[in-house]
Amino acid sequence: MYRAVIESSEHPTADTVYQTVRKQCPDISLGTVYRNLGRLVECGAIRKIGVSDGSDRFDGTLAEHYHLLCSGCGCVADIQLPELGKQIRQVGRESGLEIQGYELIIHGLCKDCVQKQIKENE
Amino acid sequence: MYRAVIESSEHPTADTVYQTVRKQCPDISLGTVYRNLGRLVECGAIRKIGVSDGSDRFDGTLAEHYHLLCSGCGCVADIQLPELGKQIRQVGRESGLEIQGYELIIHGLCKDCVQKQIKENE
DNA sequence: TCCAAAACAATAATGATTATCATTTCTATA
DNA sequence: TATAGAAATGATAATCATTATTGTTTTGGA
Repeated sequence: MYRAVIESSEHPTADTVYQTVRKQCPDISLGTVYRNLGRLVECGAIRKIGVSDGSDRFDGTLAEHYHLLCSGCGCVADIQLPELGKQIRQVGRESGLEIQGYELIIHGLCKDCVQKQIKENE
Repeated sequence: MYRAVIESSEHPTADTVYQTVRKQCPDISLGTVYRNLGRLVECGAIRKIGVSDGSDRFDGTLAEHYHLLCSGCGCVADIQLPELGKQIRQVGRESGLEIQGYELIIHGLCKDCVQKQIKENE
């Protein structure tokens, strides 16, 4: 039920999920959304993207990938970096660390905003 | 003045800096610490490490490196991943993005906590 | 049907950070 | 040296996302 919401939308924040779900269940509370999103994260159905300077976002795509947070339009774009996980695990092995997880957030402009900027400068 | 504090300590939070500076200037306010740390970040003298599930931390080392946030003792260890910046810039070029910055936080156990764990299991 | 456990809505609490505002401290120039 | 204007500061309030609490409602099994 929530899963559909999350997988359909693009990296929504808890509040965005709340607004969406409210269309179907107008009496749902924000606390319930947080609680259930937390549960879905806990059981591995979705993933939480911790953005340090903003609200956390949720992602239904479990395959390894990273995120670009666009400072132009605020969207979150997927980024493929197939070697990163391998590299981090290797550093962990070499340095005697235990890697439990990692999050990479790239800040910048998405493809559309870059295009927009180019047009403005013409 | 602040710089010394920051460079001496190990990735302190704003509050840690506040506690440290208070020993010299007992009347300084937390707001001033935040303000001046922000200024130092703005002019590039130090760097802010945005930890999504906790307080931000500040780092006087400007050379490219990343961080492991230890879930055992709460310390922050430096991690070298010399290829990461290059890879991100390459992806940016290939995908038509403008990269403005990026932050990688690794969660896990530091060397000491791994050792501690091994001893406990003996 | 009944009862315990789980889920819920509403709201309060928390914690880090930022904004506000009145006051103090610099700074440069006459 | 005096002084006006700018910048910095301390104290405190405000903000924002998230979590905790509490009392009520729903649910599923005996």
